[in-house]
Amino acid sequence: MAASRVYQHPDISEIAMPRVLFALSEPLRLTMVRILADRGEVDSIELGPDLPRSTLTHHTSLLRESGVVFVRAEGRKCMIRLRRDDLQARFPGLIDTVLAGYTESEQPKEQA
Amino acid sequence: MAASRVYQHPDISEIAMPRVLFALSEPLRLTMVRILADRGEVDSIELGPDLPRSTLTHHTSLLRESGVVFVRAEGRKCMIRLRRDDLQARFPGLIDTVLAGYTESEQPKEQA
DNA sequence: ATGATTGTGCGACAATCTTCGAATGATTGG
DNA sequence: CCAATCATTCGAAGATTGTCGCACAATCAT
Repeated sequence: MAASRVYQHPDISEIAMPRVLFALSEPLRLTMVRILADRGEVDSIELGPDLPRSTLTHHTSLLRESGVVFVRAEGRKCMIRLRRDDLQARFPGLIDTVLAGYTESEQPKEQA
Repeated sequence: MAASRVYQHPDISEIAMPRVLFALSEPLRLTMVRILADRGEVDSIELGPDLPRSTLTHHTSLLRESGVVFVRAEGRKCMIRLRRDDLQARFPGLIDTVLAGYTESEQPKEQA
């Protein structure tokens, strides 16, 4: 019954701006963060139902290691949530500003 | 006397969040943006006096193409300034928040 | 005009990143 | 215990990125 899978998370003070920005600079990950902001804690599968599992693990790990999300094992599932309070404490306003400025429908078209 | 070098800049509406975040995710470029925020318009050389010129051009071009900076030729020099108002209009609060959260001295130490 | 100075483009190289299949490990249900 | 299910790790392939030397164009001082 013990949760075997354990995840390492950076402490608040270890969260680095360039790393967070890089994590958020990928459209796929940014979309994941948007989903997390809208739905709270979700099963990892909700972040990319159509993605190969290894790809999903890659992106969630990167988000976790950069300090953007918190991950915990629940049975076989993997529950993920945004570290909103921690990010707000470390970089006030950043996440809110990024999310406010990014909606997929609002994206500029591809330059022809 | 005509300015021969002409630089292309994205329109405000074409500035994309992932691209801006990527531009800012590089410590070197982030430092450049900080200098620009502090000093206003500067000669490009001020952004990296010790860098090879081609490297400097690479980063300033990336910042320009992502919509972060405005570049103009002045004689042989290259003057660069932050597109602060444009960025503020497109993504309110983003630049201020990023700059407020990033000072080189405040960076987390390298993981040993 | 000549020579010095500055930025840019090109090409190469190494490093990093993204994607994903296959194998492995962990957990649940029967 | 056994099989099914889910996440993770590993490895590889392709794409992107960062760095930089070199040649070239543009500009300025003399």
